Amino acid sequence: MRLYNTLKRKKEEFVPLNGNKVSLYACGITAYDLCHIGHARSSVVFDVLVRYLRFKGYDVTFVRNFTDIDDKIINRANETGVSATELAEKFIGEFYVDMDRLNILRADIEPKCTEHIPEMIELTETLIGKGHAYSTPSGDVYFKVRSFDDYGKLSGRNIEDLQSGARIKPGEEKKDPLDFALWKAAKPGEPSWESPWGEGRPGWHLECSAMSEKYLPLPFDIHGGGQDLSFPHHENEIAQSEAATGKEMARFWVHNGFVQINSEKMSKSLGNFFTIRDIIEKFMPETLRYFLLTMHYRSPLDFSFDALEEAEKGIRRVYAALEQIEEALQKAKWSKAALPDEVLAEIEDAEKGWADAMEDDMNTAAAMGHIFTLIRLAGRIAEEKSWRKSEGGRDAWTRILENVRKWGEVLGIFTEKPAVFLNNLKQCMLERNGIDVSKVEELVAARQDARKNKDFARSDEIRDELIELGIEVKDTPQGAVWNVI
RNA sequence: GGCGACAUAGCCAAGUGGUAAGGCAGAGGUCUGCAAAACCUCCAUUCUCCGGUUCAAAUCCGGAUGUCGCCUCCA
Repeated sequence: MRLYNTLKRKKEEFVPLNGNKVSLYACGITAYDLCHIGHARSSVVFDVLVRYLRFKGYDVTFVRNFTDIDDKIINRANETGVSATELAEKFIGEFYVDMDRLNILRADIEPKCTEHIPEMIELTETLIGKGHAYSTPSGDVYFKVRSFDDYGKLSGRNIEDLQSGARIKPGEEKKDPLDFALWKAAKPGEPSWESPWGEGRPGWHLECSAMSEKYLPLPFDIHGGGQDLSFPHHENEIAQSEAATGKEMARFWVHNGFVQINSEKMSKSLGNFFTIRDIIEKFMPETLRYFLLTMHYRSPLDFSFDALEEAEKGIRRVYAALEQIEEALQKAKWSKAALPDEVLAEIEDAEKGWADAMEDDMNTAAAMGHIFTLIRLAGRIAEEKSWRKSEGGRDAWTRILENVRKWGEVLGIFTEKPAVFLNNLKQCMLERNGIDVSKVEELVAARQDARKNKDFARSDEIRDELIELGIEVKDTPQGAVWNVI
């Protein structure tokens, strides 16, 4: 497959370094608060990448860390009167709750920063030994950016450009404004660990270098994360790992685009962010996942509840079609007839289109289009009397169903039983719109009575009332069926 | 100030040299007591603008405008 490599600024053919094995590291969360939609996007993107690589037959080792010690955690812990450890554990727990609901697979290895302090100290010592880092009188250790010639290769910056923006904050003992902390001396009351430089804790960038190196031999195949991590976080990781080992850190750097609100980055300072909880309170988690996959992973994605409602209609249509196909396939007798070649050719085109889209930098948006092609085709077979009764129709439906299931497995959507999903969706929409079910059922029953008596004026009147409530009724051979609009 | 990304129909969105996927909304039709759902048909001679390269450009190059991001913690 072709993957966009930030390091090279272009798509490159992805071939793992070691045969069938793929090693992938993605930066995880800093556990100090609930996850927001941005975390959801990043998690979904790398979850689909892992699923797709496995689908292709690769043996993937996926490592995703937890940052469980950090300024933000300490601050939040102090505010709320719990220990940093307790706080981090709480939000790691909440992270799993959200990820499970979004159908995100667990990573193979999920290292925590606080469990890898010795490795971090060792890495820091190596860097000092090689002249890439230095300690200060107060017990901080800084990485000497100018000692690493490749600094800036990921983010496309050069030392001179960076220098203009860099400042030494009061109290810092950096020798150069560009230098960044590997180890921070403990301030009073902070959690800390013993080190050759006194009590302290690791800097954020150091964690990922130490943990990735421990679990994945360098260079590993793919390093992922949000776009905003590319500088300085990933740049610093590269500097640390490559300066210490002399090896390349990762061959492919993959970055997902941001979630935006009204075309602006979602952030706490702008007060425009939504947590995953905010969303799944009102929408199915799978709707959110579907929505996130309707756009290419590198594009900025504008979130709104209107857009989510639109996505909800799309996913409902797919599940409704799956349900109909499953029902249609219950039939026992099929006539011996084949479908026209062009219908089969359309299925083949969709299959090929799906594969091409995923191969091309994991283009889930394009891939989704081919799912809809199959959905439409399934409906067409149902419309044509001679097709829907034939073995050709049966086989085409089966093939469509299998494809959607298989592709859905990779995307992490469309894997529920259609009836279950549709029913849950209905409940979710009823609740969100505050619809009184007993009132609806009363009206539907009254309408049925009116229809039985051929009082169509009354029946249509009731239907208008239902529409007013946000309910549509359809009359089927099995009776009236209602749904939320 | 430095670096970078993006600009495609009413909306969302694929598409990196060969003549504009898909979704949502909308219009007409089949079906229906009428509807709904489903399906069929239609819905961008054109891709922000101006130049250039080419037999050929939404796609490449230059410029303009606009939007956003990174340069401080951030998925």
